[in-house]
Amino acid sequence: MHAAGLQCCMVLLQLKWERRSAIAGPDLPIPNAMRLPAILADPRRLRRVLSFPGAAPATLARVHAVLIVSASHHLLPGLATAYARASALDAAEATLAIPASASPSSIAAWNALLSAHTRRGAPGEVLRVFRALLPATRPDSTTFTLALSACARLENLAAAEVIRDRASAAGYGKDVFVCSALLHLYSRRGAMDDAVKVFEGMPSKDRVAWSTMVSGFINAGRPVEALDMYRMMRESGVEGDEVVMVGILQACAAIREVHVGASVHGYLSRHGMRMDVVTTTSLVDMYAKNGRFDVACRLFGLMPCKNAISWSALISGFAQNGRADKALDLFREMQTTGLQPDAGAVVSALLACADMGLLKLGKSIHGFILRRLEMDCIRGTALIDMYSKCGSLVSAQMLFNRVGSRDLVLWNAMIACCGTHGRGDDALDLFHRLNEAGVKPDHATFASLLSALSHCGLVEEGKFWFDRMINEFSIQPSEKHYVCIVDLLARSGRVEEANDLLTSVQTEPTIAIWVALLSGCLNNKKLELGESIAEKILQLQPDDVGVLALVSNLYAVAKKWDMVREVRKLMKDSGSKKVPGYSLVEVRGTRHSFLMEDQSHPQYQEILKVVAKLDSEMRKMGYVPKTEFVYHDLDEHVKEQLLSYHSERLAIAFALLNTSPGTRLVIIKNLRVCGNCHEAIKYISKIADREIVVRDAKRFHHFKDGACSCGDY
DNA sequence: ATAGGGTTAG
Repeated sequence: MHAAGLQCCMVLLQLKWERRSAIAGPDLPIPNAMRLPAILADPRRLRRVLSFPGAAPATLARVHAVLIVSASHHLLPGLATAYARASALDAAEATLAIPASASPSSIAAWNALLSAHTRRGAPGEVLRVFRALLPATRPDSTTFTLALSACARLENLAAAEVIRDRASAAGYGKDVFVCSALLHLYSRRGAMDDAVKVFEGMPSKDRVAWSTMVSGFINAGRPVEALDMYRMMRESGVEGDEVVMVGILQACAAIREVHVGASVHGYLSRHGMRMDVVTTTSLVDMYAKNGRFDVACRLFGLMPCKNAISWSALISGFAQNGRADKALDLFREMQTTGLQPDAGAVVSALLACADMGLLKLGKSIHGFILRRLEMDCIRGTALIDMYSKCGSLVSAQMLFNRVGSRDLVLWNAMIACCGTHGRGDDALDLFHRLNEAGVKPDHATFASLLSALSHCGLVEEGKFWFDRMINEFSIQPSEKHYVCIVDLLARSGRVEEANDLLTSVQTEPTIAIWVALLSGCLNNKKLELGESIAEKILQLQPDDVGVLALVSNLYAVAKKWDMVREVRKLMKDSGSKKVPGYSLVEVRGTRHSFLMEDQSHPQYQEILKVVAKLDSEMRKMGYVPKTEFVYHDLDEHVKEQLLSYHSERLAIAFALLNTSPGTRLVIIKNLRVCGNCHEAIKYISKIADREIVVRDAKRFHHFKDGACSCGDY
């Protein structure tokens, strides 16, 4: 007994020293006097020891010894709580596990332990401890809430249901905290119907419950309902805070509601809300996704501390809005600040590489992912897409075969890749493998598959799978699918059949669907039907130059020169929507861009010479320029010259000047390659002994030895 | 003494 008293004195001294050294620093000498009275008989003082904040585990171990020796079991839960606060979780659990410490009040100690495991990010431990406490004591609201929150993190629905039923039985079925944890669990799994059921059953809904519903709808890809939730929250008299606002900003980013987003921005400022990294990043993201780069960049520049996610948000904004150049500039700048790009930044950079055909940079990012991050479905899909769009079908296939687990989006990307590279049979093969793997195809799978089949002339297969998509897979065809099936039929000359299909459908065809049909009419010289389709397209008032060009070409072939003039005028007037045709080529790791008749390039004179030399050699081999679509009122010689100055021809000539024979050239064009250039490049591939890959707005054309592997033009 | 928030692929 005397020994224990001595221990206790030492403990108190130790505690005082710990507190003083926390203030004064570690150099404080340890006091050696132990003249304090024995406190063993005074439970209040012992309690004070236990509630001492910041006590070291070693000190608590000495208290522990005292409690055991003095048989003060009623103080064991308090000791366990102190252990848990001091991060000595094993000791806390061991203390609680002995039967002597079981008491109705011990639940607070168990909760402290669960809470410590939660803070450490160990939800599995939370569940294990929860199961261990059950025989010892009755869980309360805090216990159930922590356990359910752990289930949400583990996405363990089965465990959650057991806990939910126990909570109900214990009378916590309507508890705000318990219900909020349940809401979070359901919304994480995308089970919003279940979440709504719980939410509607809640007698009182606080801000957290509402905001859980808001972010639940966001995560489920239902931004409109998220905004509805917010509206209802305000109507019920609950004020929003910054967490709710982050959800609203995500909704605004998703549905391009920049005005609502800006008003949220104003609301945050007016109410003096904390503009932390998360809130500001959401604002930057919302503005950038909506193309308001000025505001996004200003806010970003003003951020006192930015993390990888803030950078990623801005980079992705640029990458997704056709500003690949700026996205890559920022990607580089991010690295100079010493931040390692995270998954988000890397994927956005890959998107930008794909956009501009920057294979070298894309490959180096692939290396970075393998070295510093790890491969997952999202990264893998972005890489496959990058390789595909940079013309490397083989690299895309190799990567696809190496990825360990494949989700639907990854399969879809690979099927689309085969399609754009003219491999309809491979796309079909992948589709079968996908089904065998037990993955359920969706609308995007069928869109890619049908498009692949259509470009390879696999008409019967296309029709077969279009029907099965509707009848066996219960997927209602969307505009995209109609475009594919019409294109499939019309491309192979079955324009009447395609037209009949459209008349049998209740919904009114869109411009894109008519365009597929018209393009088939033009290629197969079905001018009568073509003119009626052209009329329908003009009635829909298209403002896309490509569409108008197609209509104009149809009229040109039909020799309806009045209509040609009229449509040309429309093309001129469509003004702002006009995107100039350009081609990009990567030569020795640097990209070069060319516009039609572009004279700004330093090597322009040499390029012209190459173009002219190629032209004359091609003619000797039998090439005849097709000038039927060019303005009818121009001189024939000028028409031919206009054709040879198309941007893809300039880009190829430039690449020939700067590479040696046998090199593979990849040209990226933003619009469709015209039929004439397509023909000309076949000849060029033979004359220059180059494999030439051209990616246009739709797909790839592989030219080699005077032939094109996508011979459906 | 417990519940809710930001970027990324087809």
